[in-house]
Amino acid sequence: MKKATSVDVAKMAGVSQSTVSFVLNNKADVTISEATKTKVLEAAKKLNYVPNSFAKGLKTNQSKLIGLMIPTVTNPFYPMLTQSIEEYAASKGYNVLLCNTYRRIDKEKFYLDLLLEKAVDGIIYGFTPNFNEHVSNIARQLPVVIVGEKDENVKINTIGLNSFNAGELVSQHLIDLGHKKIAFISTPLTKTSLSRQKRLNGVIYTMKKNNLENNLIIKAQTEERETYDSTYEIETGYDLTSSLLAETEVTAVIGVNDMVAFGALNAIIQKGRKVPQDMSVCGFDNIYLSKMIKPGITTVDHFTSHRSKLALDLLIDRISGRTDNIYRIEYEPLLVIRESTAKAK
Amino acid sequence: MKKATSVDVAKMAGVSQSTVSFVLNNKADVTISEATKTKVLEAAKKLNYVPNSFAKGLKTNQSKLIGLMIPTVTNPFYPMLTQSIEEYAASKGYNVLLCNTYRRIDKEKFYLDLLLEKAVDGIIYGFTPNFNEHVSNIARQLPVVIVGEKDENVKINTIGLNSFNAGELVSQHLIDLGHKKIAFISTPLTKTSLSRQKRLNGVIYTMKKNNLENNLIIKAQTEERETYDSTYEIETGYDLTSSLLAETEVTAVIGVNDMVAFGALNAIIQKGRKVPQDMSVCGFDNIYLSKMIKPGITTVDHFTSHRSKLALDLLIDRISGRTDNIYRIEYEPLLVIRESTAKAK
DNA sequence: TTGTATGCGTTATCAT
DNA sequence: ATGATAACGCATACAA
Repeated sequence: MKKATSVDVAKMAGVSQSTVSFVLNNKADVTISEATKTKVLEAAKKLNYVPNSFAKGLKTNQSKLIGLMIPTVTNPFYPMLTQSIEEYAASKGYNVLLCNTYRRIDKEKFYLDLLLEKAVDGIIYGFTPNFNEHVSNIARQLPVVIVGEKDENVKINTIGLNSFNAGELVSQHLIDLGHKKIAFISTPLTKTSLSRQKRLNGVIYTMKKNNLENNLIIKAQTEERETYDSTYEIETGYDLTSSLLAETEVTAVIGVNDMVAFGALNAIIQKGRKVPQDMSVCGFDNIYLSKMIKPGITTVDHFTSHRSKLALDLLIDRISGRTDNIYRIEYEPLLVIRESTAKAK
Repeated sequence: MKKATSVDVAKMAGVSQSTVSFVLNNKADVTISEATKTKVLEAAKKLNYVPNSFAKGLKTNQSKLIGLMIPTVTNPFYPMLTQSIEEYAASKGYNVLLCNTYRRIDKEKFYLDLLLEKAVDGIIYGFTPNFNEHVSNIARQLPVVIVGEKDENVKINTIGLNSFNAGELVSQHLIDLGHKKIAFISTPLTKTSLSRQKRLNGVIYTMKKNNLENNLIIKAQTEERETYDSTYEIETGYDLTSSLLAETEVTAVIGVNDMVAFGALNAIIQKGRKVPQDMSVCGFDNIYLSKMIKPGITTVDHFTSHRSKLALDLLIDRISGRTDNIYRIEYEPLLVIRESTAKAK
């Protein structure tokens, strides 16, 4: 049983092929009698007719496909984002092509080209692009929206995440609790991750503001790992915190994200200290883990799912030509206080 | 700057459009002089030529797109699977359309139809299909491969996961450690999740074999949740274990997967008992959490990433018509012993 | 070794 | 209210 075409439907319904097209697309400017409409619809159903997307695309230049670029879906922050975008996209007839770039510029280029070949209608970035040149070029021919930290240099729609403020929130919270000696633990702070840098900048700024600039210890991994699994960030948090504890005394640890904070928490408990009694820990992102482990980790929420949907709305508006504006939207981050932070002793 | 077509390339290179096609597709049966090859390639590069996938598909009937059906990417088991498939697919020029079905049959149908519209070349299921009728129909016109529990009734390629054996492994391990009174904690055991049932069946079989059939307590959620986030399974484990502890004495708890086991672990510790000294806990799947939390959870590994790649190989073989066989491959599960299980006291 | 011509299955314009 | 017809951009059989 081969796939039926609109010609087959036309034959069965005893009408012309163009009539079939009119009926199936509900063309407003063409009027079709109810009788033929029913005939066509019935024939289409009987034949299990599915329009050929290639032929359709050739005429309309729309694929109803969007590309989603993320570092890796194994990092629990991205499934939240991925799922909200995918689900919302599906409700609008779009499918999502998932691309795990590992934050590697060569992979990023590879995927951008692959998406171009597949004629996606638009691209959503779940993080700040690393290959600015290429992305900017592509953004000129194709709608692109970024869900993440804004980079002033890139003229692309951004649904922002104010990481600097987030850094401020967390560190001020600790300072308010009486903490003076604080460590910031992070995966690599290279330029490939803007939000990590900005979180740290927010922390540094706040420490300075409170005259504690000499009491901040920064420990960061130096190299991005080549292959990802979910353990990389936890291990980073664990390892760096372990060596930190061997060297210095601090009363609070800030992980660059919840995964790193989770690793830090493990390291602290491993050394026989109690959280939050002996030491406070906090992270960023408000992933499910920060809520579900004991003690729950104080963190910052970014309204990821809201921002993701907003990004898709914006993307579709641009795809359908309803807007040309390049603008930025920024949500204010929200501090979520849990059991892992308490008064410094 | 509009997108260049092969005609544009032909003009610039001073050759015919078909020559361009021959060169760009490296047709083996056609011989082209080096000189024209270079001319064409240069023109293509200069014009930033990207073949129109619609026109190409219209001729070749291939989209280089594959659909991936999973329950939800927010459950940490699926990102592992998703990433290995996506990465491997990309290396072969395929993009993956991600579909989160939430194990709901209406969503499953919706996505299957959407994938058909998008003319995917094949579909990979990351779980046992629920809508057997529809899937079986589609499998007749389109390659479909399942990575998951085999269902004897469905004639579809399956890269198996022997959940019965996995259930045996875990329960025999506990029995070997001297545990007699054991609880099995699970999300819903409805027919929409074959692997859950089979895991339990393996456990029941083993208990019987050891004359402990009356010492097994089964506690399962009754309703699948409508909307998913990662907390559902953890909460299920936590809640069911809490009420279990209030009712009966057991020395070991088996979670239907690592997430449920994690919740169970939290509940046990919450009650002031120690794992594994007072009680043993184990799960299934070997997700990163089972390794990273303290104590590490004894679990069963299913070689997900291997099986995923195998599934894609098989799918591509079928897409390219290299094989028509419907067969099953089954990996034996592997028990991974960690700190959460110990001798019964 | 290369060019010409055709058709894939739609959408949409123009007739009728 | 409907039908005939012309693209869309490519792959490929056939000619030269």
